[in-house]
Amino acid sequence: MAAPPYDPMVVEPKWQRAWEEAGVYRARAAPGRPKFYATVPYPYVNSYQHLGFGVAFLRAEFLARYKRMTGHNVLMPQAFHCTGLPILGAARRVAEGEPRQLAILREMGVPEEEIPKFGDPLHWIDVFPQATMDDLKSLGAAVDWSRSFITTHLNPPYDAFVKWQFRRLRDKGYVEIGTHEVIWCPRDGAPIGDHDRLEGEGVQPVEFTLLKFPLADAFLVAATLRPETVYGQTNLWVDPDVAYVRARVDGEPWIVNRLAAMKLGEQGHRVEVLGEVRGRDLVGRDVLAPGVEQMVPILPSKFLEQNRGTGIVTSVPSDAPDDWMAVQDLQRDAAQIRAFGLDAATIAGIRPIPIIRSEGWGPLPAVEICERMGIASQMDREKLQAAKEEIYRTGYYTGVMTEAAGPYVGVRVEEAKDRIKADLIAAGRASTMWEPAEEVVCRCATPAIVKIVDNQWFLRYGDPGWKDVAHEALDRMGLYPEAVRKQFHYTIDWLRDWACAHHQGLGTKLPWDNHWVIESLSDSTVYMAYYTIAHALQGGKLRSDVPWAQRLNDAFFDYVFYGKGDPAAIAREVGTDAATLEALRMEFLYWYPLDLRHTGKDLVQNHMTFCVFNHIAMFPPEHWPRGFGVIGHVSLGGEKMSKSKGNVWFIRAAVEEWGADTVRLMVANAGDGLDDPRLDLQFAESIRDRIGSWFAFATSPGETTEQGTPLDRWFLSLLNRSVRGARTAMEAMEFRAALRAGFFELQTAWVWYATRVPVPNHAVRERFVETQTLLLAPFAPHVCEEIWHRIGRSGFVVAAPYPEPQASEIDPAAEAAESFLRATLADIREILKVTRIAPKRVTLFVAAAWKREASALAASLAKDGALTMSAFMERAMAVPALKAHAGDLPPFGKGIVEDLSHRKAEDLAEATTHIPEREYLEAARPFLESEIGCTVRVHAADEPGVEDPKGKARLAMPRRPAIYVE
RNA sequence: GCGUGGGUAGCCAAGCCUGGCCAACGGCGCGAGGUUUAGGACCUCGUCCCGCAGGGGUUCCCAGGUUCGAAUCCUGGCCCACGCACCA
Repeated sequence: MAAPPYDPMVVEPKWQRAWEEAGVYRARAAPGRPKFYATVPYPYVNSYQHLGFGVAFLRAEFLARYKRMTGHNVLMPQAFHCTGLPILGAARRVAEGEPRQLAILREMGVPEEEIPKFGDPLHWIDVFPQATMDDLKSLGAAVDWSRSFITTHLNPPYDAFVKWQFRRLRDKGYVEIGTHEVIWCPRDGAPIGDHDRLEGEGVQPVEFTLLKFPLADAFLVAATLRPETVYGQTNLWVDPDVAYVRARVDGEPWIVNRLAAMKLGEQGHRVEVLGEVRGRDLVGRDVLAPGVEQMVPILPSKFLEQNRGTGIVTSVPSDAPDDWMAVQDLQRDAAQIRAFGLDAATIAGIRPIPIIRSEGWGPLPAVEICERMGIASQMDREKLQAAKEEIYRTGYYTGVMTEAAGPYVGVRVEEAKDRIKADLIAAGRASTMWEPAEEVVCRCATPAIVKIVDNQWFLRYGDPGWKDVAHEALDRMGLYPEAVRKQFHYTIDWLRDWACAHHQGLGTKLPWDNHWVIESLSDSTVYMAYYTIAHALQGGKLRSDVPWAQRLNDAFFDYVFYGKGDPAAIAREVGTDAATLEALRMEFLYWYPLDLRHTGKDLVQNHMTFCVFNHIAMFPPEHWPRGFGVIGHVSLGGEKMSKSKGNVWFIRAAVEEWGADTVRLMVANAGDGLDDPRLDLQFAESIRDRIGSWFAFATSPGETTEQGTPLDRWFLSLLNRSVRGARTAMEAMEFRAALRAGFFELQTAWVWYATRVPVPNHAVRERFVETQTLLLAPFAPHVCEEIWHRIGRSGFVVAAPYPEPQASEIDPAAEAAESFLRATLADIREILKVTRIAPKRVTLFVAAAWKREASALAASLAKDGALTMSAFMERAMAVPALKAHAGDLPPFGKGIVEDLSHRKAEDLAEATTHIPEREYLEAARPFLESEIGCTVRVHAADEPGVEDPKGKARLAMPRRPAIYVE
């Protein structure tokens, strides 16, 4: 009677079709009915989606499915994010035939002949949103696809929505124009996005401090990233062979190199180049060094980077290995000293000045590390670079300024750096200049510089008033897990103004300035509101072709989201009818606010927090989000899943290999909270098999009886505990716990029941199958649906009511009795193990009546909180049946008082539940005998005439029968 | 450095908020037995140390402390992971 094995590859698509045809997940407003609205941030669609997104998605979906089963009208939509730079860059790289980009496509399984098409960014947008949709469907996603869409101008109604959003934000003063530093190509005259760089992907601008050294008629200007080291300056370096320029910068005469003069001009300074001055002519003169306030000599060096800074560098041999080496090289080079006419005694007298004390370092870290690494001269560029980094890292975090730093003595480097810089600037002794943090080269092969643009638009997240409300909004939200709350509050405080528009990239143009495109973290903050009306605007297409939805204006959104204006007039303007508008308004009011938004923890510090900020800016408090859920980084086989690590697992590959239900269960089991969820392939294997056997069990009749069994109440009690545990865990989004309570524990209970009972009761088995199927349905909807129909239930299991725990069926007495039996069995086994006796017969002695009576007395005293040894003895001696055992009473009482006096009330009730020990053991005799493999006898310890050669019977305690093994 | 989370038996991982039913749930791995088998899967028992009677000993990163009692509370220390942005 072998049932056909369960085949997910056949069953899963079948139900996916059935659900879609029946529109089970299609959600429309139903005023009066409780609703639940869950979303996951739309994924960026430059690839097939991997399980990182899958995990974030499924966790939200598990809860959404659970809510559907607990009577909610559930909305879970899913859109696709196309805004930004990566698709453009990738398409361009394909068009140019870049091997790495082509390899990425091949690895995704794109056929060779399809690859050229990906040279067009629009092709990516044709392929990946659709593919993601297919992948999610194959996972069994419970999504209302009628509300799906893509972002950017390619989808006009969404484009109009974002424009509306930005106009409103600007009206309310949340958008502001300011200056901003960008990586810039001087030849193209344009910013260089990541995808336009030959070198330097991800590199950001950094700010140098420019130190001004007064020299007769001008300032020599040196650039440094370490302004706190000004107190250790011993000299200045120039390259004797470089022609520097004299320039008027903001009215001051400066000497810098030619490139620096150009850069300063791009950074908001007025620069006029007046003439040249050779480095050689500067060497040997003395200048006043800011900070140390001493005259220091200008000395020659051949290793000054002329593409960075000003080509002039100050020398701090105590903390800069380069400088220490250069000083020593010069000190050893008498010819050089003569050639430049330098004063030998001055050169020889240069000594590093200790200025920073840091952990694990002596007073002169540069000297120390050069010795340790065996660096011999300034020619040793590679080692010097490593040395510099090592010193800087520890110095920055742990360093403290010494007495040499005058007013800054005792200040931590991290803080001194900014203070010294600011003070020098305030005193007119310094200025600033931006450079890319590392070398950046434009596609046109030109090295990049930093330009300060003065018309950058910002969202004012740095605004204290806005932050205050954001904190407030957050405090009203439910967070899963609660532990992320601090992280969110911290992020709100830490956030500064955000450059919300770019020169390039796909997206929506800034409505009041179409040179700018709204960047991708800014066009995605309140679109959950758009979902509520998207079904009408999109017409079922990712790129809307609904005629009237191509012409949406602000009045339309003002009405739908704010209820402002006259629907009839607006409808006329837009080209639809008032009823449609009113219906959309109703959808919005019904679904909003959002109940849950769920994502990986990496979005906490940007997207999720932006979402809060923008909601409070755009909507009244009743429409602010109600709940956020966060999960850690997914790892597979102990390694983080990320594209850079190369261990991505695409959803499609996972489903193909394991089937949707197994993947879903693997995700549910991967772990909750902020810990990184781990996808465990061993678990996948075992759960796949368990699904198969569960299916076989559930769909086969099995041998049952109409007769009640002694274990029925026990099993139903545990079943209800499972239900209760599963519900609690589901509500808390603790899916691993839910799976345990709702599946593993229930299964274990059944196995015990089936072992204890010769033939299971029919109704109990049916109850088990039905309950188990329902509890499992949010995780493994396909197999559950198949079972549901095979056992003759109607409707879809995915929309059936989730089981309710029946308090009346929870039976502590039945549980206590069975625990007693199991403990007894464990004791017998323990004895057999220790004694290594092959048992011929086991005799169990249940405690004598007086002991049971005494322990009941103790229990009742304990319940009143009055259990002490003396109280117990006093009361016991008043009972004739106990007084008769006056001699045995004290030692017995001592143990029992000890045990009961510290218990909590609820535990006490359980520990003192009456168990008919003798009858229970007697009834379980056949079971015990088959477990132990010999005959078992049950007696009472005070039963006369029972043979007890070892005198075991008197050891019997209530709940702890004496055991005699032969 | 700042912020957050965490360190539990061979591994993964509950418990910690609300101290005592905790030698500490569960899973994997490992060992023994059963059943079936081509392989596998499944079931039962065991898996810190000692113990020929259900017991004892020593444990929950380290060191102190509070308490009749601590994996759980407090103090200090060590270690690990993630984030530190204008980018999806």
